[in-house]
Amino acid sequence: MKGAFMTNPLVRKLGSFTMLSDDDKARLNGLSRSTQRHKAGTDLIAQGDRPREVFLLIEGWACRYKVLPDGNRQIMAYLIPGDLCDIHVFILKAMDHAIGLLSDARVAAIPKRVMLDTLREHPGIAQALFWATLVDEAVLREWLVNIGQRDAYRRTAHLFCEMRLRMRQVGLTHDGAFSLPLTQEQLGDTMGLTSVHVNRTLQKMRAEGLISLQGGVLTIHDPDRMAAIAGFDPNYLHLDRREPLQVSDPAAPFA
Amino acid sequence: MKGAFMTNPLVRKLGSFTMLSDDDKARLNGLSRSTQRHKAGTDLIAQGDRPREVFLLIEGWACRYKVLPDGNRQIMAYLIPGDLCDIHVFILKAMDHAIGLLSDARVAAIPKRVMLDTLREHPGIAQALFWATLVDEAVLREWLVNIGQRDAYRRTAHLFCEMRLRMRQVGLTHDGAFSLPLTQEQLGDTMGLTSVHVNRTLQKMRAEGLISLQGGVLTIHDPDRMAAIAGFDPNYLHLDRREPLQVSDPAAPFA
DNA sequence: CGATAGTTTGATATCCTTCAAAACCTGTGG
DNA sequence: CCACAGGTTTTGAAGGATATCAAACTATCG
Repeated sequence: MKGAFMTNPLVRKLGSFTMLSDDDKARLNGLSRSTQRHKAGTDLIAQGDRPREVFLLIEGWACRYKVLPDGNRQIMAYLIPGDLCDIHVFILKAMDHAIGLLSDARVAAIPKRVMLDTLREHPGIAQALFWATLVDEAVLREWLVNIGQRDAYRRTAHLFCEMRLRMRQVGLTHDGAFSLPLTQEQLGDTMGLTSVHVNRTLQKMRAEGLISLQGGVLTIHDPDRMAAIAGFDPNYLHLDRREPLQVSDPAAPFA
Repeated sequence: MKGAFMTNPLVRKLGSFTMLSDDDKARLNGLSRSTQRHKAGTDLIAQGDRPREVFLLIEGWACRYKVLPDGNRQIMAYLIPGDLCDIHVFILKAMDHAIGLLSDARVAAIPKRVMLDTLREHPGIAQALFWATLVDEAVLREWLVNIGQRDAYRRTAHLFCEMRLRMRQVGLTHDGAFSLPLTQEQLGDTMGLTSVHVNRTLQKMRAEGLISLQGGVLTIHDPDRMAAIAGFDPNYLHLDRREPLQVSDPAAPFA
């Protein structure tokens, strides 16, 4: 039973942040009971929307993105299984960006009310989810560093290092390989590069025996060397498991 | 009395997000009672720290930044008067970045306990602060778009547009001019550019009569033209004032 | 008034983009 | 099972934006 819970990527992810009770885990599992399938390329949430529910990614990849007037696109975050789209979206008037699917995906839509009840009744979950949003922010900051300071080669290396750890956190790596269902164009939109340049960068990595990338599966042959190239310090992912926090008001994520 | 409160940048800022009661305002004012002065160039919080207090900027500019192994620096956010450094810092084990002063500054240090009490006793403040952190995140996303997709000229224009509105929000603009106490080097570290290239970009803007920038004071002569150049859409700053939200559990910022 | 930090300038190198076409997949319908 | 269509990857040649390096110039401040 406990083992079954661990197949749920959300349980897996939050469990790596904090100690979840069996009760918490059962509830999280309940949240992902009814799921919908969506096709790659569709939007889960469009810019300007005021969503009435939170989406939990079960299978597949999604992204936050923005399209500029000139048609340029910037991807600002990847969402992978176990990631929740915008717990806090209830507060702001309208989405200032869109969330789109990078691959076919399976998604659970969690109504606002259910989400709020869960947070109230399960302080452990609230705690873990708040932790998760802080990590999302840290990741965003690191992406800024990545685009701002690293050249294409190290930039790509850094992204790959990050995604390997994030996929591993939810149990989706197999012998150092994991699914990376992205076109070179999408990689370019992520890193502020042209698809042409992404292509040449990937080729260089392949030529150096660093990676294999085919059919949407990435293998990093020597993660240590890759990390050295990227100057990758996993610190910002805050993956270190912590003991449960004793909080005066557990419902208050500011605590 | 009410007028006096409005000289406090924090009151001003939060008041532009939500309706604050006089009681809320008094409390916010109380938070900034005792202040310390710090010199430009010093760190308020170093990477790896686990701060025991929250800092409120009263006067001057600060920034979040990271230094890479090769010595490159990336500035990830500016903090201006009325901004709080890391309400949520209590949760994570250690800071994954530093907060440093870009100018001489006056700062109020708010102990963790005081902060938590304030949030509990003043739901309106908790609400507004949560809103503010969401806006900080939106700003961060927009910086990513800026660095990822715009060339140096538009990138600079966009940053200037943003800072004008943020400074205006806390009442620190005078006839379209505002303090911008940054060296060209620091601007470069912000936008992923060389100080040399920042210099040439600024010169171009000056030559075109777009700006004056001297002695740390920036004047944008034609904000509309500047916005057009940048493709600036202020939406992400979520500056539209909202009516107070009725929340079931006001202490829960997820609501 | 000298010291120090910041700005400006010029010349050159590099990374990355642009454009355009060819090669390669992958799935679909005949 | 083949052929074709559309998207994706790959390749080449050339141009542009930005970096690098080094030096001169200019504020500012004790």
